[in-house]
Amino acid sequence: MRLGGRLVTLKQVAEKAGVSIKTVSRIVNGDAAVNVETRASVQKHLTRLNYVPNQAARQMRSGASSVYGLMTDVVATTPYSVDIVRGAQSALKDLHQTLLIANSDGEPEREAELWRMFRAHRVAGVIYAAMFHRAHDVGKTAFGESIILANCYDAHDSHSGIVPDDEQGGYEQARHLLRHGHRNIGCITLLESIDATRLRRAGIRRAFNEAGASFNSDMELSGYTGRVWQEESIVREAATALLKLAKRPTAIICGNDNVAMQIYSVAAELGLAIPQDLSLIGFDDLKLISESLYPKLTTVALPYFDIGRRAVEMLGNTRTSGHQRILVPCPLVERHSCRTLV
Amino acid sequence: MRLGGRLVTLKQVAEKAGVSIKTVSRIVNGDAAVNVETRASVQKHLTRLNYVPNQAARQMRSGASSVYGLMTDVVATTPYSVDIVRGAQSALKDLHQTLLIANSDGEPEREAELWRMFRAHRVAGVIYAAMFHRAHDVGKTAFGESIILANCYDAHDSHSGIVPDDEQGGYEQARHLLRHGHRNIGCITLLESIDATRLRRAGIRRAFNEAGASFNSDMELSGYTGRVWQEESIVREAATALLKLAKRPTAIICGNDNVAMQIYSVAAELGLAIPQDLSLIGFDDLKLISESLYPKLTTVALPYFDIGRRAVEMLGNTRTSGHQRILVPCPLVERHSCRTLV
DNA sequence: CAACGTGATGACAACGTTGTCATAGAACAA
DNA sequence: TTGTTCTATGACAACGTTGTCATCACGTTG
Repeated sequence: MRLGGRLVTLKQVAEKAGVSIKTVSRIVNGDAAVNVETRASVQKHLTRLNYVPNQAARQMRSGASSVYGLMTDVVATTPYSVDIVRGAQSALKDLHQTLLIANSDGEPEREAELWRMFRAHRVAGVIYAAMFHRAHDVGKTAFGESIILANCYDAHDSHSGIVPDDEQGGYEQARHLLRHGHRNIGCITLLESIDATRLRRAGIRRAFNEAGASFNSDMELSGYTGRVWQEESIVREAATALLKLAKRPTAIICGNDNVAMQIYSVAAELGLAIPQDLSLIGFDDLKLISESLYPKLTTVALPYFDIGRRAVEMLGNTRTSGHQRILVPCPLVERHSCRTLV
Repeated sequence: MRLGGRLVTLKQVAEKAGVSIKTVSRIVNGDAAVNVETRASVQKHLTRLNYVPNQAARQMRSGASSVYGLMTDVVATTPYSVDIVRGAQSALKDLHQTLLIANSDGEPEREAELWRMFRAHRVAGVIYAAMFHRAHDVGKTAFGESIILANCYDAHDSHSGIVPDDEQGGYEQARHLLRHGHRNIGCITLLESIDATRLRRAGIRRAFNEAGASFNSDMELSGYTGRVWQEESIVREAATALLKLAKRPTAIICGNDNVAMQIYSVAAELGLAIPQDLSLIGFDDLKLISESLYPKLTTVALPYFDIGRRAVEMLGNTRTSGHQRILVPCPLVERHSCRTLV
C-alpha cells in the first residue's frame, strides 16, 4: 500500500453509513447535536473502516496547525541535550500536537531554508534549541512572537529564551562544598568564551561571600584552550598542577562531569582517593558518566528536559507579553564524591 | 502575527501581478511554458511578498506528502543513539523532505496513538528507531511497506530492518587484540538478554578460531545483572576478579565504552597501567567517554548515523522487494588503550 | 389551528493548490 | 486566403474538511 496516498475519507464513511458527510464530521469531532442511534451506527463504520482524519485538510480549512517546529543547531557534542527534545515532546503530547524537527548544522544558509520549510508547513510555533547555553541571533523571520529559544537567548532580546540558571548552579556547587567544611577549594573551568563559565564563576563567588570565605583566584584554572568546537583539553595538566600544590585543595569544582571524570584518573595516579583525599563536584549530570564513576559523582544537573517542556508551554500561552529570559534552576544531585571535613 | 494563520497565497500574488493563479503556480513550480517577461514580473512579486507554498494544500491536491515520520522508543539511556535521528535528517535534507518525530516511551498504547498520528499526517514513510539493538513487534499498521526499522528488526520479519553488525564488531575487537599478540584475553559482557551480547560473542569466537587461538570461557564474565532498563553494574567486581587471577589477562574486551571506563578505574586501583599492564578495547565509541579517558580508548564504533541515513534511503526506494535485514559494519577506532605484546 | 421553538440532518462554500481542458493569438503551411 | 500547429495563458474542478445556513419533522404554546 502506498503511503501518503489516499486513505479513508469522511465521504466514504458517509456513504457506507447512509448519512451525509457533515454528520460523520460531527461525530468525529464529538459535536453534540447528533441522534444517539445515528452516532452509534456511524461510529461502527468509522472504526470498521479505520478512519483517521486528514490533518492537511483540517489545517487548510481551519487555518490552525497542529504541528510545532523544532530547530536545533548541532546535536553531536552534548548528547544529553536531546533531553530538550524529549521535554518538548512530552509537553506537546499533552497538547495533542506534534513536532517537526530539523537540524541546521549551524549553517545560516540552511537555517534560512528551515524557516521557509516551517512556514511552508504553517507550524504553530517554533523552538530554536541550542546545544549549549549561548546567545543566538534569530534575525527577522515571519514568525514574530511564536518563537522561543531553548538553552539560548536572542542576541537582541526580541524573543523569549529559556536557559539554565548557571549562576545558581555554580552557587550550588560551591555551597555544597563549603557546607561540608571545605575552604581550600580548587576550580577547573570550561572555556572562558562560554557564557556558562562566567555565570557559574559569579555563583561560586556569591556562595563564598555568603559563607564568609574568600576565593583564591590562583586556585581557578581553565581546563580547556582553543575555541568552541575545537577546544583542546588541558584538564589533566591543570588538575595535576592543583594537586601538586604544597597546600593542595581538599576539593575541586569541575566545569562539567567530563572534567570530573578526567580528574578521577589524575587523582588515582597521584594516589589520592576520592572522596577521602579529594572531593569533586561536577556539572551537567550526564548519567553515563556521573553514575558510572566510582565513587558516583556528586554534581549539579542541567535541566534540559524542563527547558524543553517549558519552551512548549510558553509557546502555548501566546498571551505572554514581552520577551523574557527565563532561568531554570539546576538542582544538586548528591552522590558520593564529596566528603565532610571534620 | 499569528502563526499557523493565513500567509500569502497564490491568489494574492496573482492579483498583484495581474495574471491568473495558474500562471503563478507554473512559475513557482518551474514549469516551462511561461513567457520570459511574465516570469520575471511574477517572480518579482513572489519575492516581494515572500510567498511560501502551503504544504497542506499541496499535499491535499496531489496526495503526496513531503513528510516522513520517525518513532523512537526510549531516548534517555544511550545518548549517542540520537545519531540515528541525525543520520535520517541528513538523508532527508537531500530529498527535500522533513521529519515528524515522536517518542513512544516504550508504551504500546502511546505507540498505537502515534501510528494514528502519522496516518493523520499522511506521512510518506515511517522509521521506527530503537535505542538498542533488539527485536520489535511492529504488528499490523496501515503503512505496509513504508516502514523501516532502525537499530532493530521486526519480530516477524515482515519489515526491513537496519542494524549494526555486532558479530563483525565483536570480531574486530578480538582480532585487534589477537593481532597485537594477546592470547590471554578477558571479556566483560553486557546483559545476556541483549542480542548484541550473543552476536558479539560469536564474532569474538570467530576471530579466535581464525587466529588458531582458543577462547577460555572462564575468562568471560558478565558485567551486569538484572533485566534491561533495571540492570545493575557488577563491572568492578568482574574486572577485579579477572585482574586478580594468577594468570591475569593482558587484555580485556569490554561490552561497551562504559564498561571500559569502569575498568580504567579498577586497573588504577590495582596499580595496573593502561596499556602497559593491561590493554582494553571498548564498544560504541561514545566520544564523551572514549576521547576523555586517559589514555584515549581504542574501541569499535556503533554506526548510528549510517543506520539513520540508510533507513531513509531505503524508504526512498520503494522498489526494494521483500524484507531484508541489513547489517551495517562497526568500524574499529584505534586510539591508545591497546599495546603490542612482544 | 396557527405560530413557534427545538433537535437532527444535509447542501454548499471555502481553505490553497495543481491537473485537465479550453481559448486566444501568432506563426506557419497549403 | 483558409486551415493547422504552437505558445501562452486562464477557467474550472477537485483534494478532504468544517463553518454557515437551510430544511424538515417534531412537539409545544397561545
